[in-house]
Amino acid sequence: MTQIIGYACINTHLKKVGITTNRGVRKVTLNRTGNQLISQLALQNSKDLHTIIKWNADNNIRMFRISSDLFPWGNKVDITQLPDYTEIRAVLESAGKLARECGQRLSAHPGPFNLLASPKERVIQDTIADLELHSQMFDMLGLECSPYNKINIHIGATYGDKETAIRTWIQNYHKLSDNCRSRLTIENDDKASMFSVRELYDMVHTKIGIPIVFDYHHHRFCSGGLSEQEALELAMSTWPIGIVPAVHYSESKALHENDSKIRPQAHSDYLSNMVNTYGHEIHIMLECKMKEDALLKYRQDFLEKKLL
DNA sequence: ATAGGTCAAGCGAGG
DNA sequence: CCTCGCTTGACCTAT
Repeated sequence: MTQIIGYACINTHLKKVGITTNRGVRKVTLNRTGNQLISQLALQNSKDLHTIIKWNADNNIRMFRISSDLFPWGNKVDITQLPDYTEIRAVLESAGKLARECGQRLSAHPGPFNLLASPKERVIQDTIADLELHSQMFDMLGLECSPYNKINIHIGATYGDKETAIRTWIQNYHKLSDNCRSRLTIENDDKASMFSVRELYDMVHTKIGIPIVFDYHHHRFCSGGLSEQEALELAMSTWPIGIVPAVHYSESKALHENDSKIRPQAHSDYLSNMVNTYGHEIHIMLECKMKEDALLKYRQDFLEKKLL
C-alpha cells in the first residue's frame, strides 16, 4: 500500500532558487506603496505555487498544504479588485487543475489568529475574513467543497470556560459561507488545558458534524484520556464516507537535540520514527522544519527501505 | 551583500 | 511582564 504523505507550505529546494509563495509586505511599506504591491506579490506567489505543485507532481508527492501567505493582506482587501486579479485567477485555476490531474490533495491551515470562539467581535470578523479568503483561494483553484480539500483550524482558546467557548464557536461557524463551511475541519490542540479529540468529538462534532483532523504530536500534550489509537480512530469516524481522513504527524525537536531550552511542542527538522497508522488508510501531513526534504527522507527511510 | 532587528493578527504557558 | 510557539519566516534597514 502506498502511503500518501504531504508537506506544508514551503519547498526548501525551490526556495533556494527563489521560488516561494510567502512573499509579503509590512504595514509601513504598504502604506507607501498601496495595493499595487499586494497584487504583484500575490501574482508572483501564485505563479510559484504552480511551480511547487508541478515539482510535487514530478516527485510523486500527492499531498501539499498551501501557504496562508499567498495573498498578503488578503483578508483586509477585496482581492477581486487587485489590478492583477484576472491573471492571478487564471494562474490559480491552472495550478488547481494540475493538482487535480495528478491526484494531489491540497489543503490549508489558517493561522492561530483564527479564533471563532473569541468573545471579541473584531477577532470574529477578522477570523471570518481570513477563513473566507482561504475558501475564495480554494474556489479559484477549483478545489472541492469538501474536507478532501480541508481548511483546518483549531478552536485555539477556552477563555476559561470551554462550554461557552464552544457555544460561541458554533454560533460563529454558522456565519461562514457554504463553501467555506463545507471545507472546514478542526484539529486537537497541543495544550492540556485546551481541546482534545475526545472533547472536539463530544462538544463539536456531535453538534455540527465537522470532521476532526488528528494530530499525533498534539495528542501527546492533550490526550483527553484516550490512547493514540483510540483518538485516531475516533477522529477518523468523523470523516464522511469516501474521503480519506487527513492527519498531522510531527516529532518534538527536543527529542532530537539535547537542549533544554527547546520547548517540547517545537517541530523537529526530520522524522526518526515511522507513523503508526494502526492499519488504517489515512493521508498524513508531515510537519517538519525541513519540509519536502524531510518527506523524501521519510519515504526513503520507511517506505522504500521497508520493501528490502 | 549580508546580518540582525523587527514585524499584522490571539491566546496560553513558561521563565 | 516578556518571549515563545503556533500554520509558515520574511521584510527592511543599517552596516
